[in-house]
Amino acid sequence: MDVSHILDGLNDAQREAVAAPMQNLLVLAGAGSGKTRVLVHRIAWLMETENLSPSSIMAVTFTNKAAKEMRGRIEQLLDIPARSLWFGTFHGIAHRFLRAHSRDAKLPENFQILDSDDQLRIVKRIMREFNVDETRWPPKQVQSFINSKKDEGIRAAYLPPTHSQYDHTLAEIYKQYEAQCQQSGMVDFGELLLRSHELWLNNPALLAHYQDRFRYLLVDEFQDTNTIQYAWLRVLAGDRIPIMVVGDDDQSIYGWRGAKIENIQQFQFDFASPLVVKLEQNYRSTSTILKAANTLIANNGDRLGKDLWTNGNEGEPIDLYAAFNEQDEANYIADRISSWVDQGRQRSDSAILYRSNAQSRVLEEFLIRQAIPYRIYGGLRFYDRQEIRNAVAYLRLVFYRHDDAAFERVVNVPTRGVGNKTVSDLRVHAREQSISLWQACVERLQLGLIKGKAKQSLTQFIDLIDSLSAEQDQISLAQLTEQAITRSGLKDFHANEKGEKGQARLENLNELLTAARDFSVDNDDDDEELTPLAAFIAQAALDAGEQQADEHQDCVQMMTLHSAKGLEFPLVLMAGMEEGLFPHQMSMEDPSRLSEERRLCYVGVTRAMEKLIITYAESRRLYGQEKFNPVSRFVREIPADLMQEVRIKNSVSMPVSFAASQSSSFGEESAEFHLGQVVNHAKFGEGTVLNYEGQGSHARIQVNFFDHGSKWLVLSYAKLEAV
DNA sequence: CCCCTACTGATCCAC
DNA sequence: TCAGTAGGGG
Repeated sequence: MDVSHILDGLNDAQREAVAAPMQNLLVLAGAGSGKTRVLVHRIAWLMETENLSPSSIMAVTFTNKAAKEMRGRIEQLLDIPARSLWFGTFHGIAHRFLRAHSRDAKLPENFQILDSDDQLRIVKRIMREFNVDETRWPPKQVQSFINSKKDEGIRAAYLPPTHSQYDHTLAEIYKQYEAQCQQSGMVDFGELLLRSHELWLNNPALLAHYQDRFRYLLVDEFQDTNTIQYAWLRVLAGDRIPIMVVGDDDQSIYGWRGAKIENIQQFQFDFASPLVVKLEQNYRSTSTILKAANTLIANNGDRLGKDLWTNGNEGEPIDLYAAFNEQDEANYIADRISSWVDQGRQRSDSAILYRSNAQSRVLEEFLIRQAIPYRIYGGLRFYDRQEIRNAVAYLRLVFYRHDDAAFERVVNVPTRGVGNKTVSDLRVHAREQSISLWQACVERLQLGLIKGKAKQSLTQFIDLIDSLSAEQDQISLAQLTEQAITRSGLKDFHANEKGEKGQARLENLNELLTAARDFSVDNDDDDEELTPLAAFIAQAALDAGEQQADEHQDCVQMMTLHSAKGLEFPLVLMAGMEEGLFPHQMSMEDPSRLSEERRLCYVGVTRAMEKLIITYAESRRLYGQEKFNPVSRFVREIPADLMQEVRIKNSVSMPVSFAASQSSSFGEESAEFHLGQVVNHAKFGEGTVLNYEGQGSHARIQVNFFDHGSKWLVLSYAKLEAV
């Protein structure tokens, strides 16, 4: 068979990785170096030269989107359906294993996946049950304690002994939480991984079966793996399945959710004699942008080391704009996008990147003012919206009525007169009898322990679920969903909600119907047969859902730096480049967290293909307070000769005091200084003039020093020099 | 049960 | 500053 087409158009490094023998392989793939391409071609290569069947290849990603994209590209390249490839997220694949071996994993056949909202409810309930002080142990913190322990692979029983009452309480809640989840057959995200990890460890025969079955493993974004994911891969691969991991230590930005950058360094020691290939040729950015990125990231120690290069041209210098405040910054950004469009470019080819979501408000305001359409990425996942979760909870009950989390969620949504008292009675009853809330409810109704409105409502509720589940086999998934949201009253509930909110929620429910209609179970060959309903419910838990529909309009893209990872744009504007904001206040002290901030900046810079614009505000209103933060150290780490400072102050958004004083310069005798000017101070170094007040010998001047922040100085003593 | 008010707290977020 | 929420009063 002719396989040359698989190697065509690849550079030497890419080709080395794609055509490597069946062995462990670490591919260090710089930004824009064709990483996905290598993964996809590698799979094609193995299938065609090593005769690997699709079902003997497993490829693991972090997001469903990435998995979907890879699958699509494989199909395109090989021109065959790639159904039987095991492509998916860590969680999705773990879920699949657990489903297939639920008994060995000590789970009920119908075990349910808890999303983080369900999880928080359970934690709260346990804490109330045990009278834990919610101010000392905030439920959210308890939840993240549990999650981080699971991510580290530590069960409650294996927590180190402690004398601290605080830690002890955490451990107790964790223990209770584990017990209750087990009792009601519920599994959270971390548990999916932990449980399937244990499944293999406890069942060597089963593990051996899969080690025979899979001939090659591939992992994308390896720098984002956490402890349990790494352990999971190690156990699965053992010394029998060769594995290829692709990642970039310089783009590791998820340490705060458990990712261990060390994993990529550790790989070479834990997996036998891997071949290491570096992809350093960049096909995305101008050499100016790459040089900036390389110099910036060189400030981090302990890298595996990589230098991006390109055959492309130098391109334009990076623009740096020092705005007076965040309004001026937003206005400038809107201006730049306007002129980009005036040059005949697409708005959708431009992106505004920022460190924190709170920054988007002002930016939006000024984009609206200039009538520039925009689209904000990120925010709430589709399946995380209240109304969607409620609808899915009904489906969950139809599928499996003993799903306590779903039961609790919607017994009284929309409100039907089932109060707190009734529900807590149900809980006690269920607990005492070790039965589900559903059973408890049925029993109490039969025993006549529920009276009045509650009785009527609960009877109707039970009947509704019963009749829906009786119908489920005769009608389509979409019809079932439709029935569930109308007959439960959810639809009317939101229709009657006042304001735009209800409207938006109705639209989302309709969107869910569309999703149900389009949903097809792409069941793979030997997978146990999941009903469409079960598969749909699993998807709702494990998939973020598609972003909003209005993708077609030509919009400026706005997102956080984190969500920009993996994307590219001809024009990139990085806003809010100030100390305290970026690097963020909470990450400035700890060197390892600061390094992560720098990597985040590196990610931002390397998103730009043609033009990069960096802005910062000398004064910024944050949490109701005026902050004067110096320009970000990251900006100063970019070689000055790659940047040009833009110093046209447009007065549109300037506060009155600035605008009024801007025309008249001020100073001792001669008109030496003006707002925005860079000055030098013997002790504090360079800074920009922010403001001034008073006259003659009393005149004071406010300067925002690059290294010392903003200070008020008496002009006659300060001995400032213009720079 | 619902609405209003007072209070809190605040990077980044996939599964 | 402001959004989201807990708790009280109607």
